[in-house]
Amino acid sequence: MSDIYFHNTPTNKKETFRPIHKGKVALYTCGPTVYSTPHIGNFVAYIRWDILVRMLIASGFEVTRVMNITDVGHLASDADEGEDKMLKGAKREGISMWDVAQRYTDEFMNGAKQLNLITPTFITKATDFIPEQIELIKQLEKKGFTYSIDDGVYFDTGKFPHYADFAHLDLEGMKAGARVDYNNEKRSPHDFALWKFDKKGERTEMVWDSPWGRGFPGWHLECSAMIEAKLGDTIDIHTGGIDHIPVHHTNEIAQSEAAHNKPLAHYWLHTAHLLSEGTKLAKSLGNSFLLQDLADQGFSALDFRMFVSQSHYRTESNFTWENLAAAANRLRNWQNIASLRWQTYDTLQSDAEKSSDELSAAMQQAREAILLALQDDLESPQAFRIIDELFATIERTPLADIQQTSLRQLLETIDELFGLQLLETTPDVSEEVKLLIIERQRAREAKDWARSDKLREQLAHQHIGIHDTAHGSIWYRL
RNA sequence: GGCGCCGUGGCGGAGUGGUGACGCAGCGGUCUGCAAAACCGCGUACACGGGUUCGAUUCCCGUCGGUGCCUCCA
Repeated sequence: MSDIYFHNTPTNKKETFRPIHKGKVALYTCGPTVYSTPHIGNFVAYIRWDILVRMLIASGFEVTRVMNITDVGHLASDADEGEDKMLKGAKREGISMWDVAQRYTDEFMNGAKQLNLITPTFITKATDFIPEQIELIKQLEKKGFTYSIDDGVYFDTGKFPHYADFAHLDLEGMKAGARVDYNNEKRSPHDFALWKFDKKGERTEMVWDSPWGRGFPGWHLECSAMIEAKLGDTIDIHTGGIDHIPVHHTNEIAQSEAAHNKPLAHYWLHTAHLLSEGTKLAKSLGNSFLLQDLADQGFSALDFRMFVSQSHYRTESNFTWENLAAAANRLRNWQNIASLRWQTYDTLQSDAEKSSDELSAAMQQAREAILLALQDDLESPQAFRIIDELFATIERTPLADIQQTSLRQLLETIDELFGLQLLETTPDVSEEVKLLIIERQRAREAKDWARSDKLREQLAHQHIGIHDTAHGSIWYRL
């Protein structure tokens, strides 16, 4: 098996992947915060990590993957102010915080299904791991990494010398230009809450008892606790959005490594954000579209998946309707190739014949090359180039010279790695349609053009297009 | 204010110190009874200025522009 390479955030270099246990990968993906309907930008990361998982599986790894659901309500800002997002959602919709979490967890999972994302081995809710989170704080307290102030228990970043290393932070510079007023009881503006007190006793739900007082866990704690609980002290790969680097993952590392004295993860992969119409997605700009908005414009979730997959995960890409339409067309062209498998046969029987078939050999070679491209830091654009070039060759090959099994296997590989459901979305045509095609063929042979055209029209009504070649007619879906 | 990332043809999007990946769109033509989402062909692209070099889109410096994080937002 060939090596796998990842661009590792802490070293900012491409490194050879070496799993902790041979043939196995422990992977953690920072999941969604469930207080509103996920927009297309949110889903980008999960599409990218889905390709990561598919590549690892195709490379022969047994992947154990955990993704969290952040369902604990947190305050809207680091300063002890702002309204809790879950609480706000609950008030807005007149339901409980638990119902808010459930509603948007369901919406996320529904979107994930539409996008054909592989379900992680474990999907863990922060609220299901409160005792583990409390236990982790106890460990940190025992080692002297915590202190309590008026509104909560904090992690003392001054006690963790490597705090700035991961994100290459300039702590002094950040302090000087900070946009936020920090709680000045904190020893350092970078210190973060491990446990927040419900000071005024106003929280009636999502509040728990702890040795330090009634309240709820800090914002970064859940990931550390769930990784420890489900995957162990050190994992192979940790993924997240680029925004997680300076705060969330920096704090996660501080907590976990202070508690365990071991590296939290060997490889950190971060995906760039999606821009929409040239700028950051924001509700106020009206550009944070939902999958439903795409559907309203006639685009499927798979069209969006295609759009995302054709760029590299560390490149910032720009969503526009025009770009989405281009991706949708590309997917349509791929589906037309996939439809060809119903119109071809295996004419070569012996292995010798098969291996001497140039196109079959090219398809076999492409299957390997596509995987190789993904093994090189998820170079999906390169993989797509290989696919496009091969598809172009297939298109100009007479149907009779395309081996059905070779084509089907190629499509299977592409589906396995990219989840575009080329096979599922291109079923065979009905017997009725097949008869119409044969009838039209006969009409053409009899030079009965009026009848032939009428049949073509009839087929178009059934969303079937026809392409006549010197070697016969090819159908495709309209 | 600090720390980043990025600027490639109409739109996306790779890549490279020295013959313009790939996709979408467009144009011209071909095949065809007609058609086609079929085939063939078509683009003087690498923000600007300077430097290094025989030679830079590719390396270095600067400028301008865009964008991100520092507010759990992927």
